[in-house]
Amino acid sequence: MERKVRVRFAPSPTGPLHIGGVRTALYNYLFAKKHGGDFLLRIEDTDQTRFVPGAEEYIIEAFDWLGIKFDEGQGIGGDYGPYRQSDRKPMYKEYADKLIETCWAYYAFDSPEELDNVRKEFEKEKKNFQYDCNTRAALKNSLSLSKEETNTLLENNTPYVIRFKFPKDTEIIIHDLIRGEVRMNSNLLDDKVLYKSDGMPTYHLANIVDDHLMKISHVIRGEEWLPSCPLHVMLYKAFGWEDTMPKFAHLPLLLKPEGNGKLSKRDGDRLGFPVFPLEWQDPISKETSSGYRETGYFPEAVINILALLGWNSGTEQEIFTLEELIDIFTIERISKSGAKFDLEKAKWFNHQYFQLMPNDKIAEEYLKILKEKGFNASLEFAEKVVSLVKERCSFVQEIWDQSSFFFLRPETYDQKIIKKRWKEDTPQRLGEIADILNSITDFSVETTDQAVHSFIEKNELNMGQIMNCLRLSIVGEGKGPNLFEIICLIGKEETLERINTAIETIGKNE
RNA sequence: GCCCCGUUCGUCUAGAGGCCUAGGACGCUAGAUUUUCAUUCUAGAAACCAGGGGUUCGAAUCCCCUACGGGGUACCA
Repeated sequence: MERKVRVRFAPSPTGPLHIGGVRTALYNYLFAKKHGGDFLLRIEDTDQTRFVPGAEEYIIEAFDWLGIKFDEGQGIGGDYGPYRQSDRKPMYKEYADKLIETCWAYYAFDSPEELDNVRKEFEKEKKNFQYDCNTRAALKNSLSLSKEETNTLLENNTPYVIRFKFPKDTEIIIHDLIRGEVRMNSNLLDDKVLYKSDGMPTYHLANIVDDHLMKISHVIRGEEWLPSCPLHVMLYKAFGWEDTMPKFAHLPLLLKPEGNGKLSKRDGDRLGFPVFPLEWQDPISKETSSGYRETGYFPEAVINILALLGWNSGTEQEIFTLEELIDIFTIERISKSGAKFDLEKAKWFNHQYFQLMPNDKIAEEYLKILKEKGFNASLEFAEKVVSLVKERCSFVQEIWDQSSFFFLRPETYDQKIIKKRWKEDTPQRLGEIADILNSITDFSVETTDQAVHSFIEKNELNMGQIMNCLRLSIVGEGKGPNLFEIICLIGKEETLERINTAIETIGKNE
């Protein structure tokens, strides 16, 4: 009796994939895998005017990066293809005709201009126009016209659309897996266009026909579809497909971090976080939008972030692998209200994954950044640097900020530290330390550490006084990892030169 | 305007009538660790559960109203 779980992600290739769309896909994927079902990708490109070249490829690449695999669909294959609606174009007419035959739909010949005028007329009277059971009798369609008139128009190739004929006084009940029962009265619903004058179906028709033909068991989609769900339910009824109608689940929307409204591309750019999985360049305006991948987020982190934005496991665990998510995911635990994206928490998630990443992997990426900056280093050296500064970073890109002193001598010295720590006898003390370091043949963290410490003890000096100034001369600032780790990595020669430069520079030109 | 959905710390959320003087996480503050900064650890502040009415011995949890937020209202998806 129970049908095999088959769910789909059905984006429209009108641009890069929005992060909210990624979350929708993720929930579909988790649900499918949890139940041993299929997850398919269907491209909904019925609006030819909004087609954006490259968008389809972008979508496929994005999921590839995220590690979310489709079982079938566009670019993958499968038994229910084609999976691009424009390639399925010829079949939709047949279904639209079927609805005309059974009187669930009708031809409408009103031109867009005519409808515009009607709308304006209504507005004048402060009323709202809707093409529905109350107004259709007064408009130009196969319901108001005689059979002969309709046929003549059809024979003359008059442009027409096919509209759904909503029955009067019918209560439509939707059983939403997240929201429970949602009721709507058919009198308030308008006769949506199912088939456009350009020979393409609208979303509503194509969606229902394809979901049926592709044996979709559950429709998990954004909340923006809830208002048109009654139409979809009625379409299943009209086609006589009620017994295999998928179950619906309408997801809450992703909201912008501050203020109100849906998360949009603009917000990301303004607030400094990506709204798209991958970087995207608009083919026409050439404007680029940042992506999670390019910003340094790990796919695992993005999945983790998205999974917890509108869903929770009911436990206190927050870091999940994809496998764990599949295991624990349930639609029942999806929340009903919209979720605001939180940049700080997103960074924290990435930080967690960053710490788990092996040093050599990070070092490889780090070497690329170094190369861009004009530095060549061995993988071994890069790996050591990474191991020293990794825990204070959330992204590979941050490694440089924490480690530039390994490659660049300080050009300036932090004035605050100078003021606080640089005393009259500091140059002399540093000179003595330089001599001691110079005398060490086995230049290691242990030997240098011990040498400097015993020097401080022997002269009864203050630890902070010496160490901070020594750090200042090496790094130029009062921060960074263990000083002896640093001097050993840059080597004796470099260390001594930096100390000498500091002695000569600091306090001289003020 | 009309229709639909929603409303617990700043944010993501736990909570399915008594376990709630509302728990966790991010962020924030303080302390500890450190030669320093960061990390880490510990502690703390932070929601009269949108407001108002009911129902009940008892409500964040059930019902109603209001407010606010969101979505929809295209030959877009």
